[in-house]
Amino acid sequence: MWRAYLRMQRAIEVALVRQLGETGISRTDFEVLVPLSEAKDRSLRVRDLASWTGWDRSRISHQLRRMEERGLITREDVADDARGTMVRLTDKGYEITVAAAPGQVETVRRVLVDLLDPAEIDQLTTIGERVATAAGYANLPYPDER
Amino acid sequence: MWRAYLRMQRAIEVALVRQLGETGISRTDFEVLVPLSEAKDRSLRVRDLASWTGWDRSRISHQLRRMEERGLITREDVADDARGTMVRLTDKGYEITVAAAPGQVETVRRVLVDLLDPAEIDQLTTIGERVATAAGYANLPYPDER
DNA sequence: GAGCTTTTGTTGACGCGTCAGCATCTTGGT
DNA sequence: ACCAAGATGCTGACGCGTCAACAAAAGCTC
Repeated sequence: MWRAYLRMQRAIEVALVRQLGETGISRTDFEVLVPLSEAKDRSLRVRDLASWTGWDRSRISHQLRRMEERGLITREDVADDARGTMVRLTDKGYEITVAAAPGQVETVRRVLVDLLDPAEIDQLTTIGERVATAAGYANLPYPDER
Repeated sequence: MWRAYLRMQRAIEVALVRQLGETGISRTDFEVLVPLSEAKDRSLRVRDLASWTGWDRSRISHQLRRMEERGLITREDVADDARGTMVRLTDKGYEITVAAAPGQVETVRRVLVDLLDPAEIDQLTTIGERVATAAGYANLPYPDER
């Protein structure tokens, strides 16, 4: 089972990366772009991006610096908290995101969901939630749900 | 299901890394050390290590350089093929490996296997193999099995 | 065997991720 | 008001992983 799990994991990861190949963004970029594209004003505080992605502040900061250099996002000060930084998606960043998103969803469907029958989808959901919960991973990586 | 899968994957990865924390080696090191520790003379060609791990030659080479600097392995020429390089586990490398291995196995058991009943283990195996196979990942990441 | 192709392994450059440390600001207790 | 404690974000250093390029040796074809 462990071997099967490892191969499945690698297969899915490779498929997702490959699909993103020609879009000009990486899987890591995508993790930041998606919450931004869905957020009000296409902008979020760095803090919220961190809890959304589950990354630490340092990683977020480095990632944002690189994305800012590429013109995907901008950074501005937060009005009511002088410590904070607002991250805003540029038009370019937004366009790239909406262009890339369907492909990622389609890939998950193609390499995973479509291969499973409804019972198996339930099984994988059950297993995944139990394993994550037992390890202390709450059901909610998203800010709104905390 | 997708969210559950992602959280499970992260939970397992974090648990494996954490368990390795005090052993002085990384999860990546471990992937190289295990096949070496099981191989005849505790040595393998770089080529075979590459197919075992599924990495490309460049990554293997960088990894081996760093592991050699830390005294975990040594490199020698291959007798019958002047292009090849034999990688040999040092005593230090072997001791670290056998010291760390049980903990990794135990972790997989604790965070995954022990949480599932026999039917679920079969389910995850079935799903994993189907997904990996459909994506073109043969059933065999190991040299002997190719 | 000359000449081309393939295999094998290494290297340098560069982006990524983690860690430790830092500066700044806010909050809570007194 | 003050001061310690916490929150927020950034940076530099360093190890890791990928990519392109390279060198050397086998293998293959004629």
